[in-house]
Amino acid sequence: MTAIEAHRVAVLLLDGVSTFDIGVPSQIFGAARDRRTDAPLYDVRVCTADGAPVRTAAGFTVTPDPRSDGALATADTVVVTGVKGPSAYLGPPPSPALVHVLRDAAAHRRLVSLCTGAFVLAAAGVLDGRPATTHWSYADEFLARHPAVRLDPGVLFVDDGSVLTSAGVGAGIDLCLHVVRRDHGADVANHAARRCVVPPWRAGGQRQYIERPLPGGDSGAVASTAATRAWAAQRLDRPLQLRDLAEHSTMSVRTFTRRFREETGVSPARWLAAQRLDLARRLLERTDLSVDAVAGRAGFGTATSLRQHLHAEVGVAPSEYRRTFHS
DNA sequence: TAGATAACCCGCCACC
DNA sequence: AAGGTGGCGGGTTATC
Repeated sequence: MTAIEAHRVAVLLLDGVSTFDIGVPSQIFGAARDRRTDAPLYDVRVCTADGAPVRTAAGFTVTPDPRSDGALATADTVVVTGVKGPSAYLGPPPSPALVHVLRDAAAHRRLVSLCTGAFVLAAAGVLDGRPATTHWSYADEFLARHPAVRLDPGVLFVDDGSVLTSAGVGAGIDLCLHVVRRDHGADVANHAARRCVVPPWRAGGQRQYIERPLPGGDSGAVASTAATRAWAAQRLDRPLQLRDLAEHSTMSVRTFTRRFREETGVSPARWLAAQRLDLARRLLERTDLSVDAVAGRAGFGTATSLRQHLHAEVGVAPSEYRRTFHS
């Protein structure tokens, strides 16, 4: 076995590309290094569909990497960046050649989209029947145009195996870190995050959820589990069962579970675990409480349980987490 | 580390 | 007729 071959990443820029998205894959994948040798683990090439320069959303022009010839067709991972403005999702559909490349990547390699890049994937038909996400403010339009896609606008990113999509801007960082983590483990991903001065803790987990950011006004219904969430957040140190939460909201367990999921995008237990982990992290960062005490305050039954959750999320033990982030 | 036990999750469906 | 509700079953996941 000779030198480790770097995983090849082709970043596709389309006309009107969001300037933020241009840098994200290069930064994150570029920061992923072998822990022993510091050798780069990814070989990132910035491409355009036809090799010609493209104009960015900000108006300046970007020339693709001269080494990018053929990279789209051969890269292990193809990243489709977001496009600002209507060109990608209202303009002409992707060329047959591009459709072929995207389908091939989805089927035999790996296909990643950032932000509105999901529109391009959908137009190429690779998202039909798959779970996916995109920038939340385009969710309605996306669903109207691509009803066969199982769009979930309430998540930061969706990992569907060989096809991965992310929500707006910052979520692209999370997705790239997630990919690094999947390929090389939490340790490498954490170091890449640190190198980029990005919080590594959003890099963990299989799927990342956020409070559903859909604009208000839909049917005027107030989130009916919000009060219970606020109530629960004040008593994380105590045991809280689904039954208790449902009781507080004066709903049956079944209805509460259903509404909670609709409103937050996560199940109650997952939400609760995330809240507890947040609290535990703050306590590790800001206090000198023992790990046992932190576990107790955050409502984890045992320190072992806290260790498991923290490890799943960030990839490190409580003591190491504290060593890194205690101020 | 492993396994018993408990809790959760969600499709299904009858019932307002 | 249509839509919300909530009990149930049992596969999945968490806990100790």
